[in-house]
Amino acid sequence: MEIRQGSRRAPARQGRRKTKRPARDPGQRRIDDKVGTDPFNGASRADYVYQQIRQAMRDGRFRQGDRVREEDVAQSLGVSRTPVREALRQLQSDGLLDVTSGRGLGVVALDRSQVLELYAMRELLEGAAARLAAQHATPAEVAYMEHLLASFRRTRDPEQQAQFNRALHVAICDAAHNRYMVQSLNQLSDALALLQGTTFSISGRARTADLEHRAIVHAIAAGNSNLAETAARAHIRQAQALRLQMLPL
Amino acid sequence: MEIRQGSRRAPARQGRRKTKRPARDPGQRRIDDKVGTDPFNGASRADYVYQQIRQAMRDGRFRQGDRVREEDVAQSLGVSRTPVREALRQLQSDGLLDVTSGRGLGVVALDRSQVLELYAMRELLEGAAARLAAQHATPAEVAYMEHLLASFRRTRDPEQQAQFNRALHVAICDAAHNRYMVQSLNQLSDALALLQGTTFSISGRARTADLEHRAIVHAIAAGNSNLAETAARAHIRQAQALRLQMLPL
DNA sequence: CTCCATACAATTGTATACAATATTTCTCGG
DNA sequence: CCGAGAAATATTGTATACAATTGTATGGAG
Repeated sequence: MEIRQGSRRAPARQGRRKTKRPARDPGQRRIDDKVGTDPFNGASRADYVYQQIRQAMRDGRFRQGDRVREEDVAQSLGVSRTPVREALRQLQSDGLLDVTSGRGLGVVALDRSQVLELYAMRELLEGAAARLAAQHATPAEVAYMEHLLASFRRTRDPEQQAQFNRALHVAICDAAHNRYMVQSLNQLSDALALLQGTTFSISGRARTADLEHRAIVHAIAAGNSNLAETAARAHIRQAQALRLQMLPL
Repeated sequence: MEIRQGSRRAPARQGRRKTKRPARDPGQRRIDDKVGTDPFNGASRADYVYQQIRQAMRDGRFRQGDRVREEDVAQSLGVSRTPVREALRQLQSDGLLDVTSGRGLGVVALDRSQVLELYAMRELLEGAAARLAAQHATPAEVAYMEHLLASFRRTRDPEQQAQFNRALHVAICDAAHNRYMVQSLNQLSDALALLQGTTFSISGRARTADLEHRAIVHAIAAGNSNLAETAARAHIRQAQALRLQMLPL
């Protein structure tokens, strides 16, 4: 039991959520049922479901246009439909799911025009983020960006490159120190994750992307905001051009 | 010191068995049967709750920092907790609610730095929207903007002015023809709605805002994207300056 | 053979019951 | 009177049952 100090109201003690909620009746099946272990890692089931589905989308286990049925998700994750519905609604609000033909939800399918709009926004926001980062980034943040650059250069696997790439973009965005910027870019990022594959599988892309990244980080490190923005926008335009080539049809 | 009226034993839900769903005979369905039967206007209860809460926030019936309890909302809107929870989760994902001390949700309270970040993003996005609108707006869209300008000029009530103002900004954003832009700006707009009052209550603001609006729309009509962006950014900066003066403390 | 109506099945929407936990209140020994 | 623990309470989290709606197959009339 926690010690409650005097008259102060308990401060946000929200982290430990230790849900051993199930109170399983003997009828419930969960094979790896170790006592006291929390399969949901401390989060609510709804949060868990939400994360799992996003992960599945990123991994390509859910693809564009796939139907998503509540009961299926519930069963495959071992929870009831209630938290699934909550997660689904959130995903819907994120723009990752939508109502397909009157009944039921499906993973959003991006058409060409949406991809164009997505990249237009991304160019705008990443450009602005780089500009702000050039003004506000701390030395530690710049150092981290450089670390990511190095990691990127060190790997050859397109998947991993994509991951370092994402981390770098997040780092730049964070360095802008504007939480609404972070939120908006995350949203775009999620939507783009619906597109299969990565542009780094295109021969030579990793190399040019690295050069572009270095230009951006260099400008940020130098505090040159105009250059940072220009470089970031150019980088996104390159990515867009390649992505469009990769689109089917 | 809060006096809890309900200090009697557990609320003990008595069978609120009144299923609001009419339970019709399967064979008797008529088309116009819905009129009058459905207090939710065709939407799901969750959607209804979502809209109602947003409206309440815009109207100032929910203020920053207010606690939001599921049961209260459910009762006051005449639905069960299930759809309320779904709506609440969506609002949470929109950034309008957040988890307050450990338990329960509350309306997000914006501090000064958040307001600054909000306006920084807004300047960026509204500027970009105006630029895009200058490139892509159809004549009908421009005509609608001009109609809104006229309506704005015709009214004296700050609340109504704020509404026309809002409509105009939405119109410009729509004319950018980018759904992610719309989504992001809506989000900012919702967050800003948490601030009480309107800058139009400041003497003379309606007049200057009108001039600024006209400059923006004029630039859009003329297809001058640079000017449109500049004018829009200047307009937001003005609004920001006034808003900051209105903030408490 | 096509078209419409109807029955049926699949799936979502909502309410409620219940479990778990955070917070408040209460009690009691210093 | 104060603080620590314990009971009470308030409130959220989850599961489940059932209602309603929509998609789909089937069968009959033209």
